[in-house]
This record gives sequence, structure tokens and C-alpha cells, in this order.
Amino acid sequence: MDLSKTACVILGMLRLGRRTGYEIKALVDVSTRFFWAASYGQIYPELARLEERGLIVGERDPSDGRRRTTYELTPAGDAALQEWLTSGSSLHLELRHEGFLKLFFSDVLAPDEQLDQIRRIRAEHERVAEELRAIEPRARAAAERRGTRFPYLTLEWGIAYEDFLVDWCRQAEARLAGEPANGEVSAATGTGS
Amino acid sequence: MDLSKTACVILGMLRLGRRTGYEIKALVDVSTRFFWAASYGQIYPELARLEERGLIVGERDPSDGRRRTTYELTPAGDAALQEWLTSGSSLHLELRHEGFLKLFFSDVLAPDEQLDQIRRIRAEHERVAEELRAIEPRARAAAERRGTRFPYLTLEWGIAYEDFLVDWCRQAEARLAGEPANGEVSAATGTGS
DNA sequence: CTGATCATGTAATTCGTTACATGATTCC
DNA sequence: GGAATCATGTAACGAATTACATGATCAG
Repeated sequence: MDLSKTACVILGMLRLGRRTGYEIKALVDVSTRFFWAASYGQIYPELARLEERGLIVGERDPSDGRRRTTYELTPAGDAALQEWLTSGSSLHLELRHEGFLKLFFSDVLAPDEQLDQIRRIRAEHERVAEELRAIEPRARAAAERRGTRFPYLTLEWGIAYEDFLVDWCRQAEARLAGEPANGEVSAATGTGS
Repeated sequence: MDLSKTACVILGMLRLGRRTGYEIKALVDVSTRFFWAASYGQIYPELARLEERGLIVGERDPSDGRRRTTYELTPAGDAALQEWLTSGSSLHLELRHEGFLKLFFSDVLAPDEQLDQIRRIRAEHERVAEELRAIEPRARAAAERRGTRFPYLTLEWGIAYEDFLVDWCRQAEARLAGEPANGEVSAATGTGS
């Protein structure tokens, strides 16, 4: 079938109910965004392609004036979603983390700047963790209303994930602050393995 | 200065010593790849641009036959690297995780397929964790040889990160296997909070 | 009546991967 | 001699963001 990942996101979101492109984008922004983002520039063209392929159907709201098209899955679209979900093909996995990239090269910095580097990473993840916790009540309500379980589970994961990163930073900061900048200062003590 | 992230990777790698494009790519593949990847299609054009801007200089190996150009930082390149490292501009942070995307939509699957979904995520991270552990001895040796600390620290992070993901999956699997598919079967017990 | 939100779209650009082409050298 | 590795590049493509343009509706 070769669907783009954006197409899969759209099919998945429509499986939860008929929606406009605008609504899909808004949903993505409070749910999958943290592990799979999507922008208008991807969503609208993809909606057109999916309709052309018969995987979704759009219905133009007759109340003309503000134009508005809600889409829903066709049986073929539902099948395509199921196929993607159950196919064992290799999972796209990609991380781009500028904070750790900077940290990787931080040997050339002064000790206090090195610490700052980690603190900045931590601040970033504290911010995201907060963002996720702000979403949590809504997600819980949606789960009960819709009788779904996995959107909430992935949110729990997101919170645990951000908390892990924050904790790791804290520990690294402590280690870095505790140990001398490099082996030279207290070479006598020796760091055993 | 507006450098591309690929440019920053190159400057950082050259800061560790003079290298060819090929060597930079090989280094990236065993170090930053896990949080910042780069391909030949990015590296070679970027090397040309950086030389044009005077941030690096290439020296063509005179032993012609196999052509080979090693690059090193200019003082301007070194300054540009420092500036990027210490600038407080917002950090690019992006995750694309198809496994969790599938998990998000997994309410439509049968219970055993739901479990498989998490197992596939876990298998993936177990694989990466192994990969990182295989790199560890080389990284430790390189750290001692070069007297650097942060490349090794980020590797430690990578291992802890993958281990965290594996653990989370294991726990989610246990929860999912333990609890009935949805509230209907044993609604009497009630899931407190 | 004004700003926020709903709503749809496109164009330009950037970023990045993949595949291919080429050829030398080194190790077995 | 042949396979693996070293080495450099480019062309085509795909993925994604950003900025822009447009306009309706709704809440205050």
C-alpha cells in the first residue's frame, strides 16, 4: 500500500471519528506531536491524496460561507490502517537532540559552561514534562468518553520519558559538579575503572 | 553566523583532529548518530561550503592516485564552534517514533496484537542498547587516549536511555497482560485512579 | 467592531536520505 | 585476483517546515 507516515496519522485520527483537517492538526498537537509531528503543509495535501485513493471520503458542510470539509474512513481506509498497524515492517525511529549534540562536544568548554549545557537540556525536558502533565486531565477524560486506552498509555509513557531525562540530567550535573574538571587536578586519587 | 546543524557536527568532529569527509561520517555513525545523524549527501556539500566560508581548510593529500582531502578547523571555525556551543538559542528537539505512533492507535487491535506492538518496540530498543554496549569499549579507550569526557558521557546516556525504554515496555506488557482487554470483563474490580 | 479562533490551502525553502557512479588501495 | 574498505561526490527524490494568503465566525 505504501502510505506515508502522515497518511497513517490521518487514517488513525479519522478512525476515532469524522474530522476536518484543522481538527486533525489540533489533535496531533496535543497527542502524537511528541513522538510524531505533522503540519498543515503535510495534512491538507495528504487528505486530498487519500480521498483520491478512496481511503477516506470528505463531506462538504452545506452551510456555505465558512467552507469546511469533514472526512471519514472508507472500509478500504480502515483496512489500510489495520494493515499498517499489524505489518511487521521495520519501525522508523529517529531522534534529533541538539542538546546532547552540544554536550557531546562540550570538552572544549569551561567547567561552568559544561554544567550549563546539561542544565539547559534539563530545563527543556522539565518544560515538556509540564506540558504533558497539563494535557493529562483532558486525555484521561477523552479516554473514558471514547473507551480507548492507548492514547492515554502513550501519554503516560511521554511523562515517564521526560521525567527520566530530567532525572538523568540531575544525576549528571551532580557527578560533574562533584568531580574535578579533568583528571589532572587530583590525579593521585585515581578513578578506578 | 547561522550554521546548519550538519555544519556544527563537522566543526565539532574536526575540533577533535583533522579528518576526511569519509572519516567524519564513520565517526558520526558510531557516536552522534543516535541523537544526530548525518549522511554523505549532507557532509560533502557542507565541507565545501565551510571551506568557502573560511571555517575549515582542506589539504589535498599529495600522494595522488586515491584522492583524499583532510580538513582542519581555522581559528574562525573554532570560534564558530564555541559560539554555537555557548549560545543560548533554543535547542532543536525532535523525536519520530513509529512504534509509539502505532501504539497510540492500537485500540482497534486484538489484545494479542496490542501486546505484540509493545514487544516490537522493546525488541527495537534492545537491539539499539546492544549496539551501544558494543561501542562502549572503543569509546572508553578513545576517551582515555584523547582525554575527553563528554563523548563517553553521552554514550552512557544513550545506554541508560535505551534501557529505560526497554524497562518501560516490559512494565507496560505486564500491565496489559494482567488487566483484561477493556473495562467490560471485570468492571466490578474498578481501577482506582 | 475587534481580536481570537476556525478553516483551507499553497509556494518556497530547507533538510535529509537513497541510490548511483567512480575509482584506488589493502587484505586474504 | 577478488572482496572489502577507503574515498568522493551528485542527482533525484521525499519529507517537513515556514510563511503567507484568504476569509468566515464567534466572543467580548
